[in-house]
Amino acid sequence: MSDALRPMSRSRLYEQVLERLRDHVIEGELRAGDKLPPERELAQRLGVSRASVKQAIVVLEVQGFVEVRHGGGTYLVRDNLDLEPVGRLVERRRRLPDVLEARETLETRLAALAAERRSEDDIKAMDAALRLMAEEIAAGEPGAEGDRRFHASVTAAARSSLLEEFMHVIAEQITESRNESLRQPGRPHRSLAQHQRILDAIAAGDPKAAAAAMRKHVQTVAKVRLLSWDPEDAGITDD
Amino acid sequence: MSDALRPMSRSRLYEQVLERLRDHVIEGELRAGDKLPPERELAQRLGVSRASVKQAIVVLEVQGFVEVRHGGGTYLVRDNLDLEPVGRLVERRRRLPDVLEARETLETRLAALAAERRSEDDIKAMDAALRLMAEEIAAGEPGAEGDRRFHASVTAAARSSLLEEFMHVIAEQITESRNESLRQPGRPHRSLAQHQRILDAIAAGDPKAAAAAMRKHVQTVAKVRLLSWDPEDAGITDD
DNA sequence: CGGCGCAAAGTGGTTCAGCCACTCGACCAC
DNA sequence: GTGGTCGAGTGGCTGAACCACTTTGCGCCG
Repeated sequence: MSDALRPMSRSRLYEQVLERLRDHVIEGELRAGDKLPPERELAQRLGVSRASVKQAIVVLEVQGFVEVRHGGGTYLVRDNLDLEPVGRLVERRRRLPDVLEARETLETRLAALAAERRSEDDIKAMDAALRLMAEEIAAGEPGAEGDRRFHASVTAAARSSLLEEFMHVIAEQITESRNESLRQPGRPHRSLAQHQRILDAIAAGDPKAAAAAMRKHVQTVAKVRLLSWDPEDAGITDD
Repeated sequence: MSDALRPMSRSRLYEQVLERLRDHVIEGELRAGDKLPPERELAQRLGVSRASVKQAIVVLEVQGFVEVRHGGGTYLVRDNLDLEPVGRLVERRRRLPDVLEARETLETRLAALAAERRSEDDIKAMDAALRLMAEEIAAGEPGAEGDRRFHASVTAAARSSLLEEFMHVIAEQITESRNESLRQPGRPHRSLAQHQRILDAIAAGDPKAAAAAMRKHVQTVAKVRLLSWDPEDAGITDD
């Protein structure tokens, strides 16, 4: 029983209400414009207080799923209450191939943009990150923090808030990949060298070279990571 | 006076509480990890009920701004409570260059992946979308719906749920771009031809050609869109 | 009959008082 | 030290109540 002692987090009541509401909308085949049952009725049928129902409805409201009309009822804005637009991204972790694929797509482009738009300060930040990574490696550590900062500074240099947001979404999973990759014998040193090549291309203002160097780097990480991956559904590109 | 006299929608106490909390965090220079005042104290100091305070805190919780520990207090996860992490994407829809840049990045990759992974059904879906678009154009319409379906079917064929989610995030803005672009004289027909080339490359299983065709197509749309753009900050790539 | 007005019902908004459940630190017993 | 107990602090949730706004429908009047 390794993870038998897992976190044990009791979910808030409003979260369970949220779940039930989603089910209700699906099973009742409710569509946009349809009216939800009154709060009082929901509270009674679900066996919770009206305050808890309201907390759930407030959540749905700020997420744009329902429109609440004072004195007039609560109405569906979409055909379901599932977190499609953005929230689901935070939920369904575990889709590793997807993550690595997204990472390659995003970081390759970010590297190219960085090569075009980087300022002197950006270059300094990247350089500082690499020096930190070198120090970490010299101290026998994997160099994960320097690695992280390097990629962060490249992302910042690209000046693309949307792509940056997308990177934030998968940041956590990338951290896992990074740590696992850097534990491989000899990886830290080679990774540092790859970073240096990326930095050189960006400093030289060469988008194509920067993209190529970044692509190679990310693919290397992906390979390490995927070796220990259960290929329930195959299909990672390798260019 | 259609809806001239409509505003006046004060109410929503929890929204005001939210506002006050944001101010408090900023003015108090609270940082990630800091503890928020107890709910009871907040309720008293703001002159509202604890229930309203809780509604606001639930909102902050689902948006990932705070971590609520039962019996242990409420803690900041970020340095502020402004909608930066994800909500901003939905909010500030004025970063057009960013959107077009993200679209190019994503759709180019999606086209390449689609060329590798598409099934026969995917091809049929794309083909059907193009035929619909042709019909729309023949009927004198811009062909926006066929356009939309084509891109959707390419995205679906790429079999990458994360990239697909990212596309959803910018879907609305892309729709605007599409509509404006297709209103240009002669655009619908040329756009259809570009789509056909993309489809051919995908059907042929040629990732590079598919990516190239898609890139050209998206860049064309971007140019039309950017002509009417106020370049407060320039900087769109053109490869 | 048809429109108008108004009261009642329906429904969301908010409050209040209270109790339960969990955390954390202090203190005590071993 | 280790572990237990206890109490203060704090979040979780409830139920009843009242207010505010919308909708409904009935009855009155023209």
